[in-house]
Amino acid sequence: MTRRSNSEHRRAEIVDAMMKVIAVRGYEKATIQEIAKQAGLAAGLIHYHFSDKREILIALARHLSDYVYSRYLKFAEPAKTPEERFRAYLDARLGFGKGASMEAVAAWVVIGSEAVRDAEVNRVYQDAIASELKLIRELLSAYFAEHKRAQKNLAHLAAAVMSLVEGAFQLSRAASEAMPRNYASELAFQLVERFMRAESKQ
Amino acid sequence: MTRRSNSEHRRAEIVDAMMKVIAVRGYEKATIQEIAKQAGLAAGLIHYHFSDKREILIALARHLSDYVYSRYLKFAEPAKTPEERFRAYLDARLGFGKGASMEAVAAWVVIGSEAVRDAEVNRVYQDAIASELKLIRELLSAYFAEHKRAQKNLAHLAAAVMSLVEGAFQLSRAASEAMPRNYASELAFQLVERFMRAESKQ
Amino acid sequence: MTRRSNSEHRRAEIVDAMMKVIAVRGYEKATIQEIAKQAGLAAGLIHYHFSDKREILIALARHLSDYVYSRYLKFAEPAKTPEERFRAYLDARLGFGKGASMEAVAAWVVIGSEAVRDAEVNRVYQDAIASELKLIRELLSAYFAEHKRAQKNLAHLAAAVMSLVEGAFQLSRAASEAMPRNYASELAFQLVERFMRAESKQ
Amino acid sequence: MTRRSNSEHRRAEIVDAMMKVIAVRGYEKATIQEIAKQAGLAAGLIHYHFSDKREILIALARHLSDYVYSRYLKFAEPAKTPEERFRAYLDARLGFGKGASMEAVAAWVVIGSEAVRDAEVNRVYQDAIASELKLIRELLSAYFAEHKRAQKNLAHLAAAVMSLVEGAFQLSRAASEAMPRNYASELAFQLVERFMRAESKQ
DNA sequence: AATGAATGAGCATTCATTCAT
DNA sequence: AATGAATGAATGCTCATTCAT
Repeated sequence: MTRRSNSEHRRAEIVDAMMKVIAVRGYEKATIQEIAKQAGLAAGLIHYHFSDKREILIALARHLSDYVYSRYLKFAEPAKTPEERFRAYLDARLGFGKGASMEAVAAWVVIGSEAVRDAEVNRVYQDAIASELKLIRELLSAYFAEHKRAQKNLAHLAAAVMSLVEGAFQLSRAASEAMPRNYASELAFQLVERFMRAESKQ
Repeated sequence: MTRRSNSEHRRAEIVDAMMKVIAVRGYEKATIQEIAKQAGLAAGLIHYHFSDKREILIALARHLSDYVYSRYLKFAEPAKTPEERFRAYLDARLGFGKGASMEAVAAWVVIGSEAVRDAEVNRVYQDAIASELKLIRELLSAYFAEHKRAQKNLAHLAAAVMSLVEGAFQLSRAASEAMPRNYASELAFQLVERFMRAESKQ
Repeated sequence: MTRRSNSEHRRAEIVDAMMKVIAVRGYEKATIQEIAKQAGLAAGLIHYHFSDKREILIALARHLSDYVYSRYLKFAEPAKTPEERFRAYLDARLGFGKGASMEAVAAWVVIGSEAVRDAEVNRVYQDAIASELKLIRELLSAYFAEHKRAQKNLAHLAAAVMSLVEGAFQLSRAASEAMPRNYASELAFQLVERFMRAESKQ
Repeated sequence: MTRRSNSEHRRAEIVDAMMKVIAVRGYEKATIQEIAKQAGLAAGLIHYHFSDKREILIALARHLSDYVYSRYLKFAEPAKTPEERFRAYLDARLGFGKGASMEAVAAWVVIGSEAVRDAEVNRVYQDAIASELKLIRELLSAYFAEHKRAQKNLAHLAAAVMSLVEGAFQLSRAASEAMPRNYASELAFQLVERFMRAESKQ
């Protein structure tokens, strides 16, 4: 009574602010003050909604994990074949042009770094990677089946695709001058397609 | 004969200590105190040999860039064909078993993160990536030529290989539980080989 | 008939909550949030009923001062002689077994600490000590008269009894392992009795 | 070489500064800034010599425990009989006039409060109380023996003396207006003496 | 009266950097 | 070159108090 909780909304705002700040500053240099400023809130309020800075990062990791999956679903909606679905996945992840959030990519890289040092961030990160590996494997499996190819090595192939995706993120940020533009999605598809076609027929 | 300055030696010790510390703590939490302790030196001495913390990181970035190239040269020595040289490269970079320094890999990932925020680190990192892209392209070029294939798209293919390598580093650190073991070198080779074979003959 | 204000009741609940919290945490670490939680109220409500945290402490000091006296009255009710009344006092204060509130004792010690720093708490505390000294002196006076002893030094003797009581509180809390159990009431009585008997007859 | 450590000296200065500050402010409100100022040092230096605020308090507790014992030894030096030694103890502890440090007494009371909340402070405090109880018991034992009295109840009597001492400290601080001056040492002696004389001869 | 959010000052602690020896 | 102490700014976090509803 007498006052409605706006906590969920505030938490989302704070998580969004952290995403924007760590995309630029990294985790350690993302100060609570700056996050608060980005969110248009008083610094003290941050700790009313989150027990500490880590908790915001963890909430962000979960949020991004969800966001990335829902982005794939949106891209995959018009897809009719397994191949189109796989391409949809690669575009959702690597097609930087189409409404992609550079901030989300940058923040995800930062979360990957922190996952090394923080057990709970690690858990969220590992879960996200494991889910995504599973998704890739399923996409590959359907794609290979569509073309009647043997389904060997799909786990390793999925891992290679995953690595390519994460590496492309990292290099798009840190070595953007040295790297070519927009190579990733198309190349990744061609690599997998040719790999598939060289696989024995069933 | 007077005693020679041991500055170069000290600098190398300090750079090595920083590598070990940031591999575990990351850059921000790698304190000068801990680096000094790791190197067995007094904290105050660090700033006699380096003007600031960044400078150690930059020296480390250069050192790792050199180290990685010399490691490739060592692996490539017995290679007789372009294909063997390309495999030597992949093994030098992704064959985690063979005398590989996990600390070097971890430190390199950290340097990649810092490259986003620090212009000078960025320059060293970009240079390292550019050199390596050039190396990969040359290796691919020779490999494709050996098999008389068209040399289209080699820049993009090299970028994909580079991405896969960097992504494999990152995921080997942060998502080691979710990822399979030792997939990277072999899969990378197969992906490239099949890509090459699907390319038109010249 | 309109609903009566429940302010008095609320204030008492808050005071009781503060007693419980400071017994465990001390005054400074007794947060308004925790007091509110202990009382089952929203944090904001505390400052509706009390202007600030100090005011709750002061109300608690007064409450405990009253409580302690009423406890003595209850213990003294069956007493028929001055000696019995003095023993009733010691039991009411030092007989930890008989329905004694450890929380009240603990909170009283905390109030004593704060009395050093806060003028108003000090006034309440001094008043409470002065009242109790007066009570002890009267009890001693009657007791000595009963045995026809000179009434010299009763102020100092009362102060010694008061000190013993307060010291027993403090040590029962902070040094419970080092101190014997339940020594205080009986020893205090014996010390006073033998002191009295050694006093010259009138 | 090249620089002598002054850590021991600095630590002692910091401990002394904390004693002075908590005597006035209590533990929670004794800020590191104020302790540093009192010691004439930069705030950051405090944490070079102590890992945290608690550690200073613990060092102070140990220091005061030692200080109090050495003060007794000094007072007891001229004593020739058990009775004189016991009086020396009471004077050392309760004779506020003779070079007594009000700050030390006040700080000791504060330490007693913190002992309730902090396990390590508690250990030091309990040890100090246990040592002192042992000392009192030995003093009483010799005193009773000197007068050939039964040695019953000495543990409880020692506890009562200890309580009286600690309570006198507390009340000297918090209720100085309500309490008489300089009653404690003399009264404590008389109470014990008369208690002793009423004990049966052996 | 009551709620839950908001504010902002204050604090312990960390740490790169500087300095005296 | 080397040491260990010293400095001071920065930061996460706490918490009494205020406020809109």
